[in-house]
Amino acid sequence: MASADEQDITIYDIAREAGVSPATVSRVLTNSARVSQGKRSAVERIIREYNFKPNAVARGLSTSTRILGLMTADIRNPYYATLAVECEKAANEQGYTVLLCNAFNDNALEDAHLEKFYAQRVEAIIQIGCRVDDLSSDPCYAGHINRIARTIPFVITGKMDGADCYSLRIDDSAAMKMVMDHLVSLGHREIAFFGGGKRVKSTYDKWQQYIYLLGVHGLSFRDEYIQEGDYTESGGCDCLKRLLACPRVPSAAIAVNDYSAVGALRAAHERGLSIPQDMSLISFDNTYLSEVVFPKLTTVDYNYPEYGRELVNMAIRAARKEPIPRLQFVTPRLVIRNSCGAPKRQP
Amino acid sequence: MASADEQDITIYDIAREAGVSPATVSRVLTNSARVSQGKRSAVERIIREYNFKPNAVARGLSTSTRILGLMTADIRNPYYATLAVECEKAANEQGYTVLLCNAFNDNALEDAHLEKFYAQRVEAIIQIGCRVDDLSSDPCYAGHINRIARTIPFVITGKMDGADCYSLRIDDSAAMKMVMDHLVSLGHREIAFFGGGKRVKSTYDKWQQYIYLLGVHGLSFRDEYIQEGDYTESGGCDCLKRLLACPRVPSAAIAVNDYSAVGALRAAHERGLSIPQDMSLISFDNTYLSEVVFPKLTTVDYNYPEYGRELVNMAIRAARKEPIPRLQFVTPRLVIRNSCGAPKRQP
DNA sequence: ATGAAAGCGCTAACAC
DNA sequence: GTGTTAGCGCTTTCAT
Repeated sequence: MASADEQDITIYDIAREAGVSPATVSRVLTNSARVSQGKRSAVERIIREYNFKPNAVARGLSTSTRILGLMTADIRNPYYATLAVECEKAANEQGYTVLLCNAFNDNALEDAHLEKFYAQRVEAIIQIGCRVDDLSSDPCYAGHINRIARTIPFVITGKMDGADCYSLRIDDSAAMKMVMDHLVSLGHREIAFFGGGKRVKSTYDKWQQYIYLLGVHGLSFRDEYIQEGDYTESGGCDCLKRLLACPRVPSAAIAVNDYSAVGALRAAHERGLSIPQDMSLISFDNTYLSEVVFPKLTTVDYNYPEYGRELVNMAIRAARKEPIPRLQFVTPRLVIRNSCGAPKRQP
Repeated sequence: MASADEQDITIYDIAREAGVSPATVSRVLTNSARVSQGKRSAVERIIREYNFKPNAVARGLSTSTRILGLMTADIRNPYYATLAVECEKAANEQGYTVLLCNAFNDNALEDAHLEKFYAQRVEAIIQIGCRVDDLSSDPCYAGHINRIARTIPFVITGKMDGADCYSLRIDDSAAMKMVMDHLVSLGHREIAFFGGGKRVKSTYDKWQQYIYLLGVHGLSFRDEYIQEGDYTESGGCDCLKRLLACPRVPSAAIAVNDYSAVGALRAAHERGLSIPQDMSLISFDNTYLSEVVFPKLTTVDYNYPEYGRELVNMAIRAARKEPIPRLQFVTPRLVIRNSCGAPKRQP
């Protein structure tokens, strides 16, 4: 009886069944032109009866695919996962589908994915992390991007000198200022910054601001208070250990991301140090990790839903060739939890 | 000079430039038929010169899309992220692209994604988690799957009664046996199991096996040693607290997943309990969480690379209509870290 | 071995 | 308003 959606029904079948032309079916499908009420409802009835779904591939061939390419460094990293999910939701809301790929820090793979995006005729490419986050842009890569960007708009979360793309990024200086202000207001004067590398633009910006604010608050800069890491848990663990070996151990430490902070927590635990009693710890990103550890981390949040939505908006609008600003910022905000306190009275 | 890949070059352009017919270009592209060495290299030269990439959408219309639909419950969950990443890698190796969607426990959304997969003409659908993991299959949903599965093969990690799909799942009973054997060999006789719900098939299977093994080892079953949870960190935290309130506190606890175990760790910490000195803790999944917490968790691993690869293999082979077994299992293995020890001598 | 031509399912001019 | 028709870019018979 009734609905027996056989193998691949097309608009031709629907048209015949409804006694109209394929064009009319297409019109009701896309709502692109006025169709008489009678024919419209006839078509709609048949469509429902057969549970017909238009072939997106065919539609993609004749017009646009409504697919967005999304490339992250590694979706297993909660930061990327959180943002990617928000992008997916926002895209879905606007009738777009997201094609997700991971670069895994592999340039060749990143290139291959880009080509695939192009082959699939995605309407825009959103890149979160990956090479676009490097401080010094690879000119060769910029060229590559440009070649593709001529056809497909690029929106990135980092920067890429010489590449023709849109950028929506975190205001890292503002984020660092929030963190420093918080720590200083708590009474800290020995503040360390660890876990990242200065070749990464967002880290570089934080580092610059850190140095600057040290001066503003009249705190002295100590070389050993900056410990570079690789953004991983174990990297953060090592950093804190090195910090603990300083002649004058800092009273507060700023982790470049939650991962590093979690590692620092482990180091503290191993050394019998209590956080925040013996040392304050603060970090960036506010991934779910910061709520899962003990103590819960005070950290900077980026409003992921809004961040993702705006990324997708820019992508879609760029795809439609609407004019949009080349560079925009997302404003961070501080989430205060339990990893910071007043410094211990120095002995 | 040279390569100036203008707007959308097609095989016609390549053909003209190489002095052959479009069909010949297609032949070298797909390697589908013999082409004389001379023409082949001419075509290849022009392709390289223009940096030509065939339009995957057009190819998808005329033949197959080489796209796999992958639906997970929530990619932010490290378990799904890990498995999804392995699927992506495996698919890429075989020249397939993965379209990823998240169901977020929203049935309507899950249905919408399925329709989208169908509209995009994915060649097969891999479903990890979602409704296919429920113990009692929603017959209505099974019908829905069947309607789609008539055209597109389904491979799932759970079970779906009455639905025509392939299943590759974890041998949960074997996994639980490893865990119980380990704990018993350490000397534990008061063993709890917490964090999950019995409506979820994989948890139900574990629970059954738990009860069974209690008998095998001559341990008595206690109702209060089973604490249901929701697979989250805070759920696990609550479970352990309830366990600690038992008249006879268990000497070991089995968490249904890493999240729950991490929550239990927090509860233990809050209550001043040391793991594994005061209680042993063991879990399932071996996500990166188990290495990031303190102490690192002893947990069951599923060999994700192999799991993902096999899922993709099944999907692709099913799409090609090759005969494959309806149901297969992945074999778990125990990863011993630092969260288990011998029970404390009872006072 | 190679070219001509039909077709995949849809959209969008273009007529009427 | 609505139908006819010509693509979109590729693959694949079918001839030759």
